[in-house]
Amino acid sequence: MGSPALRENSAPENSRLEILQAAAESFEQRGFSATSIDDVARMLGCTKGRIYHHFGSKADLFAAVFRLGMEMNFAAVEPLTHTDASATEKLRMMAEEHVRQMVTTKPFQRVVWDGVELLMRGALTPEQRDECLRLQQSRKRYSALFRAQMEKAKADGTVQYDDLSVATQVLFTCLNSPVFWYRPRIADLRKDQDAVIEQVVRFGLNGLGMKEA
Amino acid sequence: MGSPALRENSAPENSRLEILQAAAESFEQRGFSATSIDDVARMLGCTKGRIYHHFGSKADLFAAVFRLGMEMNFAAVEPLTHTDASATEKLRMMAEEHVRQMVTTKPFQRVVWDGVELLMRGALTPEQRDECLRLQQSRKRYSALFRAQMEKAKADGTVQYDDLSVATQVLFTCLNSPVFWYRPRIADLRKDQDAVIEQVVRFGLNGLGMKEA
DNA sequence: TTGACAACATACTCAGTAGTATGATCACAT
DNA sequence: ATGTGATCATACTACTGAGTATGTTGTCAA
Repeated sequence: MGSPALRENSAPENSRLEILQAAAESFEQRGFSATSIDDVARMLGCTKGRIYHHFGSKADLFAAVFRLGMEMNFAAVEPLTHTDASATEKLRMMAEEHVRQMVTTKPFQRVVWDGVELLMRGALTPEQRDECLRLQQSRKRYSALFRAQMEKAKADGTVQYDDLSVATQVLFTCLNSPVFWYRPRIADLRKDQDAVIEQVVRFGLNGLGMKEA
Repeated sequence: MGSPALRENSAPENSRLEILQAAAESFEQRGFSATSIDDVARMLGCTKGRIYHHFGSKADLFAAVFRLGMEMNFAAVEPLTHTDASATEKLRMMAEEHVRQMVTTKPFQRVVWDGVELLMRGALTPEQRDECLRLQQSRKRYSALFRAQMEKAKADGTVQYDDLSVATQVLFTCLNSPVFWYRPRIADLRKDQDAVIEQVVRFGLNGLGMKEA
């Protein structure tokens, strides 16, 4: 009773999340190297001390934002792969949820896009290097979720593509594109998001040669 | 005679181009802020003196790379708009040439992608600001070339999309995608490029709802 | 009460980098 | 031959920004 597990999401964890949020927005706006730790601190109205208390380095902070972004993607998409819909329907639902993530958690998803290549170049400690490899792996696992349904759908004859690797790259670039150009309208937020999501998904699935629903 | 105009592309201009080439590759690999002028100089086997002799600042160098990239795009695509093909056919040809630019001049096109937003944030002199606005304008003029054919093709009923702005953004993101993931194979270079170009173009046009040729 | 530790703020160090000032070399015109 | 300007290299300055060392405050357990 009164064990530490009961207040798992209290002040310290909230402080971490607040930092991650601010860091995501900073990285989104200025990119990794153009963002200074002081920038993030200023956005929070605090000093570097707070950030370096929770994160070991700038690269660690970036990696944490990346990891959280990927976790949100998995949480939204992975359950859909366990339903008993057709591969085509799964692909459509997965694409829709993926794009929804792009517009609802855009700062984090932009960091995921900028991604690991950025972290890989430059001097890294062995532990940081291992962490980067794990993050790369998680992204590969994520895209593999889509790849699997794409192959099944192709076998079913509902989509056509030549090279699977190229098709995956183009499809993801297409579905991810809102992280670059989407700006939420003040009014009609949900309706605006849904409209964008539907157009992007349609474009992507049409790109794969899928017939309209 | 022997006027200066006769030797327009002699040593000094070649030196400039050599710098632009190296700068493009550096910016492509590490991004704008992570690239130092010394990096570019090192790649050329020279020192900063040479670079600052030809370009006033790091931002000027970046802008020059951007400008050259856009010029190559216009040179490849703009002539096609003057042919007397159908809007659909024009769109196909323009997309093909555009993607060809992405794979053949990738470093420059990556800089064009990173683009002007990057330059706009941060302190700029009034002249630099004007130059940035001009570059933004040139990119808008370029996308307008495609937009025009998209509208005609929609009127012809050969493509379908809801919002023109969204469709343009997604289409361009799709056609530009090779700047992120394309890596030339050593052997069969031309054949490899053509295959990628064809798949990307097909994806993009299918995304617009265009029927297969 | 007190000691211990979490959660920061403050005040530094130090390496890297944009930009400059100046010197060296060479071509070329007069 | 000589001055002149273009084309660089060398040697600086000034500043930003990552990371650290240390001080301060609150909290909580014994």
